This record gives sequence, structure tokens and C-alpha cells, in this order.
Amino acid sequence: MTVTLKHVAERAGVSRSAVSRCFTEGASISARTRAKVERAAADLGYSPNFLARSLTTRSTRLIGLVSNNFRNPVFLQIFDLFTRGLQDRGLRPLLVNLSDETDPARSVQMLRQYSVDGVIVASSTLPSGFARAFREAGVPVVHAFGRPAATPDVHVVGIDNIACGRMAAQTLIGRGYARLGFLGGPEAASTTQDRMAGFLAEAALHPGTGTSIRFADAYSFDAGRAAMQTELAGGSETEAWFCGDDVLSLGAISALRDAGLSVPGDVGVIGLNDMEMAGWAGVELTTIHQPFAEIIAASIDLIAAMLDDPARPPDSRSFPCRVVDRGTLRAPA
Amino acid sequence: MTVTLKHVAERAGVSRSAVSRCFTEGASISARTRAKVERAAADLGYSPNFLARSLTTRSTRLIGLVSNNFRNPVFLQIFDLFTRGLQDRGLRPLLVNLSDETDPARSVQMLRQYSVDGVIVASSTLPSGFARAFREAGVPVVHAFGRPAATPDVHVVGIDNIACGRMAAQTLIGRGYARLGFLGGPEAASTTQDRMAGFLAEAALHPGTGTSIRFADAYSFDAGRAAMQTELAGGSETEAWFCGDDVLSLGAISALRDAGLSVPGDVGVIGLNDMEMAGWAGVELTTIHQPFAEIIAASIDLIAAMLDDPARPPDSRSFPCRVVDRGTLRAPA
DNA sequence: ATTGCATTTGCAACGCGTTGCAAAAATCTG
DNA sequence: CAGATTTTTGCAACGCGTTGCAAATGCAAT
Repeated sequence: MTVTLKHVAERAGVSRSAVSRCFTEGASISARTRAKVERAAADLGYSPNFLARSLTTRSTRLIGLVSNNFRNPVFLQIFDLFTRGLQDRGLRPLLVNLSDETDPARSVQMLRQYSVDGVIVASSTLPSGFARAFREAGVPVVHAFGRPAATPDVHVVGIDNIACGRMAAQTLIGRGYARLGFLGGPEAASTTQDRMAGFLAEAALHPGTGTSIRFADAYSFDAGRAAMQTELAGGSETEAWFCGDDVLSLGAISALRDAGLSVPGDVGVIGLNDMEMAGWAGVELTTIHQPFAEIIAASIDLIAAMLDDPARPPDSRSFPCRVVDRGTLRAPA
Repeated sequence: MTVTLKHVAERAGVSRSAVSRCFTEGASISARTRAKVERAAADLGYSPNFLARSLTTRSTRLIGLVSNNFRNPVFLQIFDLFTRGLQDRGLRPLLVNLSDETDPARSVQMLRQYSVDGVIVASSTLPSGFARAFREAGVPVVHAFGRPAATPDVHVVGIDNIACGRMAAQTLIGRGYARLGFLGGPEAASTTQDRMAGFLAEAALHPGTGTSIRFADAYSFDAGRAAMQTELAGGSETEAWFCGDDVLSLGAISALRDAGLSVPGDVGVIGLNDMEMAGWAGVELTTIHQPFAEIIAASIDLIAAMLDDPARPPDSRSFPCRVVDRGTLRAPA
């Protein structure tokens, strides 16, 4: 049924090696046999079996794309960019949807069984040990949206979350807000911790600035809304919130407006990510733009570089963010 | 570096076949050698190479998941359900992100080179020839969200779009609207045509009901908004719209509200899909629920069934939809 | 023609597992 | 315990390509 090298070789009247060489870059083959082979291959509709090839070349061009975030709409953009970027380089994404309890060891084993050439972990909420597990198994890995570090144990590309926290605080203070709040994502995530740390550090620099903290237990609308509702139930004094994610911001805003508060009239909100929806007419969320395209391009560059040089020492790349001013913060004084 | 059958065999003091049989379901092996082998495998950290195995078993458990819709937030839910559902059956999704110009033949070739066991085409906008190309190449395929037909040429699972169109019209008429509008997605898509056909057919049954038609050129907020803006610029008389997709509805609503019209006060809107966001507080879109979970489960069931019996004649399954009443249509009279 | 060199070609082994078959071992029967 | 059965095991070939090596070919220069 399936047409193989052998069939083409027989039809073209050459050896199997000749056919093979005809399909491998830079192999030595004369124009004449190449013509014969291509003719036969076209007639038979042959194309080489990548998986069989991978046995000897030890390269599948398969990349594991691992994430645990299939609820936050921003991840659709992220998957779009990743899949297109990988495809453009002739790499194929093997998608792994991690549930919260998935054991790192199992994912590693699974992806190794498929001989992936590398793995991209795309998540800001997975513990860093997760990506490390791949490295320890000898699989090239880059952690996108992870926590940059001076001496990372795996490749990391992301943003400087501490700087983002600072930037958020500065922005709010610059608008004249005095009582600031941080509404973070899952408390355990390093990104949450870093954003909070930067935010609080900056606020501490400005006398007369108060802070309060809340955590949502997921990066979701409902979680953001719920967190803000319990905040309001306790009689909130906060004038402006930095939310660790846009979708959290939207949930928070919905709770605020339900409580009869106007945004930005009574309370200001600044998000993080700049997901597509943040720019929709009627949403107009002021937020910190996270440069997804660059982060993803860099992640793909890194994983591609590791295919050539698996021993490349881990590197940490961090991209600058910027405030995108829309409609959920009051104008500068 | 990589540990293979041979290493395990040597360490366990058995033949390679014994090791192989230890890892294949239902093979004949004694408890004693199994113990020896498992011991050695654990020591060495061995797990079998699926790709090598696939050469002889002719099964990779790789499923191509093909889509061209990476902008519509509802597809994140869809990918979530697909990836989880496939994983639960031990199948691995190989994601293919189709740009609009991708040649079907190229996708087919690409997925065949990776010896996928089957392909799921998840899209309501791809021409049906796309899925057919896989079938013609002998690759099991199911088209999710395609157009059900009495004698389909590939497996199709989706909804009865004509019935949905009817349901939308009935609902609007039941609420006392007389001048109805259909705001469809890309005009060429069969799903758009069917929804429109059902909508118009039902409207025609009710004397005194007028209809008008618009198409957005993509399933996106901006496209929905733009389409509604040009409609309004021409002096719209329409009292209620059926939009072919929720995200189109949101764009349309944003345009309506910007024009000073209230929804549902002045104009009603009913969407299609019931994406997560439709239920968000503050959004509260009235819409027709498309049973994603069932459609996806059925798609996976079908593809799994085809792994056992590739010759299974194409089947068409269609799931019923229902109206979810929220806040964008006026109450029944 | 002969020599010398660069290309091109085929052979055969290999990558990592699976599997039909026959030999060997274990188990059952009487 | 011999003989008949059943189970387990290893051998060797296979699946589909790639690749080192040596033989063969092509070509130019003498």
C-alpha cells in the first residue's frame, strides 16, 4: 500500500541509496539519476518517511509544545504564533495539554518516546522544576514566559516581572493614585511573586502610598471577578489595581461595575499582557504590553539553536514591556 | 546515549525479543523474565521508541489536528477539549495551523511524512475538499464542525446549520421582532450558507417578516464590528440580528452601542456558539449553544474507530443546538 | 591509450523495534 | 516416568531509510 524507497528504486532502475540521496540535502548524485528518480517518485507519489529517517539521522523535527493554560484567551494568540513560527522552520509542534496534576516525569517520558528534538514549555504558572526535568533527561528545552534569572538552569525567555511590577506601580502613582492594590494570579507562581515584589518595592519608594494584595486562584475571568468581589465585600479602600493578567482585570472590572463603581471614575485598573481583546472597542483596557511575538520568536530561535548545539549553556532573555494607555485609568494629573 | 532494547536485553540476560515482548500488550512472557526485564529497564531508564516501533506496527498514535482558526477565542476551548480527549486515549495531537493559502496537497504530504494515524480537521470555514484530500490519500479523517450531509465523502460531525438558522429566526420572531438581519461569517463557507438558508426559509414562513443580510469577512470582533458599522452607515432598519458567531456578535454589539443604540433596548442580537465569554458578567450574550464537548468527543470516537477499521464508510453526525437566553434579546412578549 | 583525479554508485551494515517460526522449557496426563 | 501439550524463548528477517566505504564511472590531461 505505502510506497517506499524500494519501489522507487526498482522503477527508476537504481539502487536504494541513490533514491535516498536524491532526497537528502547535499548528497552526491548526478543530474541524470536524479532525473530518473524524481520521475519515478512522482509517478508513484513517493515521499520519504520522516519517522524511519529519524532512526538514523536522530532528528525528527518534532517539538513538544507543553502548556497548562487552555483557558486564558491570550494563549490562543500564543499557540497561533508558536505553531506558525515552528512551521516556518520546518518544525512540527506536538501539543501537550497539562492538567494540573500531571507528573513532570510522565510528560518527559511521553515526549521522549516520540523522540522530540526539543520542548518548549509555554507557561507562566508551571514550577520551574518542570522545564528542568526535560533538561535532566537530555532534551533541549526552553521555558517561554518563565522567570528570567542570572544563571538559569534552562533557557528562559520572558519578561522582567519585577520591572513590570515597578512599572505598574509607577504608572498608578503617576496618575495620582495613593492606595494601590495588586491582584495576582496563583500565589505560588514565581511570576506572581515577582510582579508583586516589584510592585511593592516601587510603592515603598513613594511615601504616602498604601498597598494591598489579593490573589486569584487561576488566570480566569471568574477567578478575577471572585477575588474582587471578596475584596469589595470587605470594604475596599483601594483606588487602583494592578492585575497580573488581562483576563483577571476584566473579571475585576466586572465585579467593580456590578458593585456600582465606575472604572476609571471611581477605581482604576491596569492589566498585564495586552491580549487582543484588551483593545476591543468597549473593553479598552489599560494594560502593560507583553511582547508575545518577540518572546515567541526568541523561544523558537533558541530551540532551533539547540538543535544544532544541544550543549548550548542555558541563557535567559528578557524583553521590555510598555504601558498601553486605554480607558481604565484616569488621565495623568 | 539513548538506551535501547539491546542494552536492556544484555543487562537482563535475555534476548531482545523478550524485552520487546515485555513492552507489548498481550505478548507471551513468563513472570520471571518479565521481572528481570523490568528491573533492568528501570535501572537503565529505558522506555521504548514509539517511532521505531511504528515502523513495524504501522501505527504511530499521532493524530493531525488541522485548523485555520487561531483568532476566534472559542477555538481555545476547542483545542483544550481536543488535546485532552486525544491524550486520554493515548493519542498525540500534531498541530497544523493552516494559513489561508495553504495548499491541501502540502498538508496531506506533510502529515503523511509523519505517518499520522488519522487527521481531524477542525474548522467550519475550510472547503470540504480539504478533508477529502486526506481521505483520497488513504488517511482516516474526520471533519469536525463541517457540513453534515446525507452521503458525506468523509466523516463529518457538527451541527445542523440549517436548523440553527431556523431556530434563530424562530426565536427572534417569537420575541416580536419583525425586521430581521443575518450577519454571517465568510460568505463562501458552507456553514454560513446553511445558517443563512435556514434563517431565510424560516423567516419566509412568517408573513410580515423582513430580512436583510450582511457578511463579515472573518470570524473576528473587528470584522463583526466593521460589518455592522457599514450597515449602520447605510441607515439600518433591522430590529434584531442573528450573528453567525459569538465573536461577530460582540463586534456588532460594540458598533451598535457606539452608534448610540441600546442592546437589547433598540436592537436585539443573538449569536451562535456560546463561547465561554458569552456568559461573562457584563457580556451576557444571548446565543445558540453549540455542543462542543459532544462534537469533539464524537470526533475523537470516530477517529479512534477508524484506527481499528480504516474502511469504515463515512458517517455524518449532527448534534442539536439550543438557545441560551441571556441579555441581548428582549423578553418574550 | 594511459594515467590521475573527482564524482557517482552500489553494497552492506546500521538505527530501534516487532514478529513468524521452530526449538526449548515447563506443565500436564495417564 | 514417558509422552503429549502448552508456554516461553531466541533466531533471523523485516519495516524504511541512511551512510561509510570501496568499486565503478566520467572526464581531462598527457
